[in-house]
Amino acid sequence: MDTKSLIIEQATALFQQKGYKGVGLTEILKVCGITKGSLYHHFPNGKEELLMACLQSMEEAITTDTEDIFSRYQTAQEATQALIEKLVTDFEREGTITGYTFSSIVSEIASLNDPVLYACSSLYTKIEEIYSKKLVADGFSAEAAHSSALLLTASIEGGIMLCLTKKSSEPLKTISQMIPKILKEFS
Amino acid sequence: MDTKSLIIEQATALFQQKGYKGVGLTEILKVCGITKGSLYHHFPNGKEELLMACLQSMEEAITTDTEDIFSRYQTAQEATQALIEKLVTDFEREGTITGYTFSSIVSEIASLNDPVLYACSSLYTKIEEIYSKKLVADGFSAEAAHSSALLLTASIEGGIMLCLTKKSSEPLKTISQMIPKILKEFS
DNA sequence: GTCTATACGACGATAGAC
DNA sequence: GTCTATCGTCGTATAGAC
Repeated sequence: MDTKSLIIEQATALFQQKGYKGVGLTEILKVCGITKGSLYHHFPNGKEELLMACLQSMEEAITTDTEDIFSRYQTAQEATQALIEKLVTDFEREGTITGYTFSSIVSEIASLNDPVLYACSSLYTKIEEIYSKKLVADGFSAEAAHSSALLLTASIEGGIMLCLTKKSSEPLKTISQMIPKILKEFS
Repeated sequence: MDTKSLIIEQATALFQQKGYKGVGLTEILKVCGITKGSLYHHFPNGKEELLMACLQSMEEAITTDTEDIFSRYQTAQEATQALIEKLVTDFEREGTITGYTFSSIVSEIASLNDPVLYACSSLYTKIEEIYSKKLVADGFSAEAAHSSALLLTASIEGGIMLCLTKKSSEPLKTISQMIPKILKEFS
């Protein structure tokens, strides 16, 4: 793989685990086995340009993976539960969750600039749209689909934080069991 | 107010907005109008000791406020919706949410030490217990109360992140509208 | 209890050799 | 395209005067 892609890949994982401020360039260089000269050749505007590239990479990865899962299951409920199951498996194997989440970056909101914030915002919206689209296909009204998609997004992101904090996969598992209830239409 | 309490109060707000790594001691000193000598007198072990004090302060504040709200409403549903309404009001007035959340600290998980992680974990558990207790009083089984409390905690924490990222109070408002659905017993 | 002065390492970033 | 060397700033922390 080319150096630029390697940097983006490694930096993305580190940013997801420790946040933007929490990762120094030195740490990124170390895991990549390169030096500053190389990094600044590929990202002349430094760390912030690298972050934007990582966010774009996350957007592609998350969108692709999620759409892939959603295309393999008939209903939004099954797809969402499969998605959570994947998160749980990853967490139990690696002790951390690197795909599907970027809360560590978003959480530093007060120190982030607008382009970064906008990228995060549009990524959340994109995820919600995938849920929403499937829910409409399931027969939900546009409004109900929107609300449910938002709740799913929020509870999964919150569930990931609970799992990481408690060092247990139980929160996400419990949330998965609650999905049918969340997605049951009002009678 | 005494200096130590002032430092804790100001530092807590800053940590909640920017995360632990995102806030420098200099910034804390500035908003407090003090100097290093004073800070290190009150917190001889430096920034980490201050963080632990802030977490304890958050635990007291969040527990007190939440229990206060929950004592003023008959059902968990009403209480939770009132709590979210308060978050929304705060957010619309100040453009940020400083109480009720500590996701910015939790998000840096990979760089935090165990005592900090344990403090965060026990705080989440405490919040869940307040919800859970009220739900049991509402007639929920212990298991259903536990699951619902966890979902409420996760979706509110996730909802706060969505609001901050999108610079809109709509996510929390939508989640509030979904609460009745979440708390409806299986038939 | 609060101040000033200072140590020293880590940070992001740049210049120039190869 | 990658390296080494170096800069200036900011980070946390300490020592000692008042």
